[in-house]
Amino acid sequence: MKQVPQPTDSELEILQLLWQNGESTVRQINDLLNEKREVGYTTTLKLMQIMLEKDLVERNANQRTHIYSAKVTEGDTQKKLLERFVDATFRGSSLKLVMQALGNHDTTQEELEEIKDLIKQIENKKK
Amino acid sequence: MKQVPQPTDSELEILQLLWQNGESTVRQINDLLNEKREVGYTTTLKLMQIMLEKDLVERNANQRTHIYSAKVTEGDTQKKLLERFVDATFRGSSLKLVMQALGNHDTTQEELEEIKDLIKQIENKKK
DNA sequence: ATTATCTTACGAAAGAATTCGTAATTAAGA
DNA sequence: TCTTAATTACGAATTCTTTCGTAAGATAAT
Repeated sequence: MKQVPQPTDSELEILQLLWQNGESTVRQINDLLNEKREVGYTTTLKLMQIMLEKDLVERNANQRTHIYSAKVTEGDTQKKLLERFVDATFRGSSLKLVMQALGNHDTTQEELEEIKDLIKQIENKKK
Repeated sequence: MKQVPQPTDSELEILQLLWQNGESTVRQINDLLNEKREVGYTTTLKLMQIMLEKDLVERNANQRTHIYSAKVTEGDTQKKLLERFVDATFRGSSLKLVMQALGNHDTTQEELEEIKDLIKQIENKKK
């Protein structure tokens, strides 16, 4: 069971689109990317081929036009990336990260409620 | 007022050491880095020279052995890096990030209290 | 059928980040 | 003084990521 390498920035961008839209062709992904910035078609193609080798995506190659889908889940990927980020940026302190995240942007009351609920859940599990 | 570029991974590693230990020589930083992995002295030196050009650090060059210190604060840097990370990994949702961070690792009761306090503060400000 | 368009595969260029080798200078030690 | 060790400066090699050009094959259009 070989563990999956973490995606690079460009790869993550493509994964996001696959997570949001489900299985897609290179053309579809490339079109979506081009809504934000100009990206050549073969650039996107190449990236997705690399992601295939890395096992980040899989594809159905029955048709001439291959259909790609994410092979890693959004949650797993976020979890791993978050871990690395906390280590590098907050020296491993998730607390600092959370405080910084809550402090910075304006959190809505609904969001605060969600967080309070989660905290309650965690506290209950402790007992 | 030129805005400071974000540090790369290696640069961030050095900044962390400067934030923790205060002003330091290249030798001191390099020794600390080598506690974790092997890094050549000139590699560290070069990085710190690049960071000087980027205005991430400053140095006192009165003595032959220069003394470096961080020119950017830990909080500012964390804030900016966090913003980019949330955008790329959580599509801009700080809430998802916080939930993931709280859910993943085992948060202590003290930490939960701190977070609850912060939430109360935010809620009070809203009124 | 012939031409034009689309898709894949793939190597390689371009760019960015990291690592290192070497030379020059200064300080320290014998 | 003479040699050894430490430090800086700097270019270049290396490695990783991203971008692109080209060729070949498949499909679609005329």
